[in-house]
Amino acid sequence: MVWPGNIRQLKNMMERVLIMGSQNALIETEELPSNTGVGDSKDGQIVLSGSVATHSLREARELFEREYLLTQINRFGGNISRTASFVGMERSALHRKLKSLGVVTSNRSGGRVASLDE
Amino acid sequence: MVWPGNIRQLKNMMERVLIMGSQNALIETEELPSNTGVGDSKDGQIVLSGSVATHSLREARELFEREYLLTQINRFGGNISRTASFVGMERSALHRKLKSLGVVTSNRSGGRVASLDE
DNA sequence: ATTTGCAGCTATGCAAGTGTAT
DNA sequence: AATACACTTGCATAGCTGCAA
Repeated sequence: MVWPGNIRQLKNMMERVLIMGSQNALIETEELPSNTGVGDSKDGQIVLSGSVATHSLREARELFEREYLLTQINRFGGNISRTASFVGMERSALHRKLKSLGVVTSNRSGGRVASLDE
Repeated sequence: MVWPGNIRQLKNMMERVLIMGSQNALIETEELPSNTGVGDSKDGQIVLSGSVATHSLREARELFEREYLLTQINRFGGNISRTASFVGMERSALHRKLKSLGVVTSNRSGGRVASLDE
């Protein structure tokens, strides 16, 4: 098996599994992350699988925010201004957040897609 | 009106409605399940429907964090200390967050969560 | 659309304390 | 008494956001 994430994530994950272990005394395969834990969003619905089981609050929250914002940006055809006002934050703040979340907005004049960066 | 989900969802919903009621002193129809967008969590999976379509980032994030934390707390049998170390934050910080999110932990003696049940 | 500096608010870690149950 | 948690609070600092440019 090849670890899909970076070192920091591996470290965090291991620590959490160990904590679990202290309670279950046995670490099973199911407790290991099978994927990033990011589900797809369809029909205004967001699904985060695995994230609950293997991610810290901060990580899970970031996964959620990515999904949420990507969904909204797509909903507004890549228009950041409209997206910002809809999600209730300043354009500049949204820009900074997208940047910190690693969301790339391939928008230009008629552009309308936003995707994950990795 | 017919409840569209399962029993657990209903329970979670009611709990949240009550929590909100304690702060708003008035429970309105809009605060009812049909549009809270809170899904249930099973098999380490969280589903937030509607939240994407009708809530601001902050609101959606809070809904997510509630689900996430309730799930984790239940996973650890209501033990806040273990939950805190697992989700990667200080016990005190977790307490404050739970309070701000309106999550009630009717715990006493050994501890067993009061929100969800398996 | 995107970035940045700045001020104010929020969240969190750390430490210390209180209360309860085993 | 001793241990283990739950819960709270003061404080300093790190992070996030609005506003203006």
